[in-house]
Amino acid sequence: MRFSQAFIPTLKEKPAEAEIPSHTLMIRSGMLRKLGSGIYSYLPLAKKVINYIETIVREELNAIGCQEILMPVLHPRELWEMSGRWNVYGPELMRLTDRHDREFALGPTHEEVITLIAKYDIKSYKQLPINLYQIQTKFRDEIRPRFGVMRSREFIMKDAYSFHKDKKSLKKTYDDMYKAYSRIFARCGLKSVAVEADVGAIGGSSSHEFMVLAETGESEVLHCKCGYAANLENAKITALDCNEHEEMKQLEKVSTPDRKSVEEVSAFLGVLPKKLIKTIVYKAGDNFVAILIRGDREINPVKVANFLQCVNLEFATEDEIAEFTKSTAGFVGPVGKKNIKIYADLNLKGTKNMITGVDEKDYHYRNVNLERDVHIDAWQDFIQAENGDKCPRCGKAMSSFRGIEVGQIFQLGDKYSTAMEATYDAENGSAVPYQMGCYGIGITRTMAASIEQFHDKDGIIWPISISPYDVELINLSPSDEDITEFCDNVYELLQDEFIDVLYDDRDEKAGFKFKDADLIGIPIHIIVGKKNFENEMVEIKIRKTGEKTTCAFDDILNKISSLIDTLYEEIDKNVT
RNA sequence: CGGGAUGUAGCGCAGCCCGGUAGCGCGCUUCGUUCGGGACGAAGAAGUCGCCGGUUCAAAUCCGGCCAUCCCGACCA
Repeated sequence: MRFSQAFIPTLKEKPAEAEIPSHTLMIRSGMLRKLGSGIYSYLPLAKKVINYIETIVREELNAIGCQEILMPVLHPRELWEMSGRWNVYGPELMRLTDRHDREFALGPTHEEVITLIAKYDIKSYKQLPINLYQIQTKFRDEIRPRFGVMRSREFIMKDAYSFHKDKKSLKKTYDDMYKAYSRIFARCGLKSVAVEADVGAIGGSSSHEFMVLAETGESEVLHCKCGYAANLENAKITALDCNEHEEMKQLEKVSTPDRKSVEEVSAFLGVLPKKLIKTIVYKAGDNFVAILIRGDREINPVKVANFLQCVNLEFATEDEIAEFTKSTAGFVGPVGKKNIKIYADLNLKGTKNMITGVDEKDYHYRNVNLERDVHIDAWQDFIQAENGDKCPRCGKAMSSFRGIEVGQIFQLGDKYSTAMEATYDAENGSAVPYQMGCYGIGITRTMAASIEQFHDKDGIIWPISISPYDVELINLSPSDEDITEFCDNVYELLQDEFIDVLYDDRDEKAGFKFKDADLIGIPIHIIVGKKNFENEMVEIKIRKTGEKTTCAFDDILNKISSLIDTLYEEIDKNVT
């Protein structure tokens, strides 16, 4: 493509709307334009990247026996009522009404549609397993779209769904998909990690998220050298140190005037925050529960919600605390409490002589021993893991990193097939709901994640496997007929070898073209200028390293081919 | 939805407090000079000042309402 003919509207200045590098650079490099909050147009450079990512995805999925289909974006309300999700999915479901007042959703995901397809056309165990996927625009009415295409309301997603006669077959496909996903992100040139993820309300037995490592990632991940990695909200906690060897002392009520917070109380009583027990009152549906955790730790609401099997978990208000627990916010305590369920974090088991509220303003108890003084309805892991916590597998300290979630895989089980009465006939003739798996990759988010992972102060650095072009050919002297004729020939030569070239033939100054080339981030630049031309040489620059070498005219094709091979080899060595 | 901010030419911004002529930089068009890291000069095109209403002789500017966008939070099967 000649740059003079290409639609690549680059910008010199940082757009006001963008905050993070990928968003800024996609706009500046002429890839992306905004239509509304969380709604974007993808211009030619972006579309080419999307195509390359999609091609890798298709190749890897087809290789493990997946088949591509295309399902509707528009979903009738009745379909979503079959699964019960018309009401459950909530305001994130983009809804609309047609001229006949019939209601529809714009598909945020396609479990319902695919399950319906299976229900009618996959009738025998002989047809199983089967794995179907599509690449399509998805709609989610995000409460707050953010960071360009990172969290947008309309985005391109690959979604796959597998159907099985039993869990064993599901597990096999799940493992195949896990490997395929690892290969896909590696082939895209990205450093990614699979982490244990929360299955949450979707149910099922197992789920992994694939995270691309990047400082600006929205998710925090804890990982261990032994290979364990988990989303922070899902990371299990192993035993924290506790003071179990102390002798139990007599319960003692002490005055703590106006000291409410852990910091205030621990400072006032001269003890470490971990000697305190926080009593947190939640409203779970119509019930109130108290959760006890150590004073120096934060509660993990995801763990609480999963334990309680509750979708709408909220903190109790001060008024609700007063009414339903007969207590005072800031001084709530578990001792003697009988009217609500009390659940304690596992790390409190065995602790001795702790400090809690008294349910009375301005007083706390010293020397609370939960097993002696409180009726605990259940012990459970409730707290948020932190950097430095011990690995639940090997016990060594874990460290944290930030990442961007680019894919997630689930073993769904029979949740949707049962809800929608989608069954196959087994060997013995009985109708059995399918075991299902579902598997997503955010295509447009993967593109943004690549930029987050690979950029510098000058612009984007594309991995060659998803770069919009392999090579940018820069003619520094477009007014010079000899040089221009030479560049035209190089352009032809490379194209004849199926090397995808962006040819900057514009009548602009050298600096202008260099800036644009660095911004756009094509991995290899061929620079043709007067001085080198007189010596029958061109300059070759590697965008990633900034390294520049010269190359004789005769050697250009060889040199470029071998550079491209090298760049691919660097990527392929990480593909397992 | 709570908190904060912004809306003026394609982009980035000033002007608003203190009402009266709409301005700067980039980009765009034309011409000339320049030509290896976002050149210079000259000429030019381009704006219902987010929308609606109010106050006023007069509103980008003051007042009210609405809309949109961005950031923090809640949220993210």
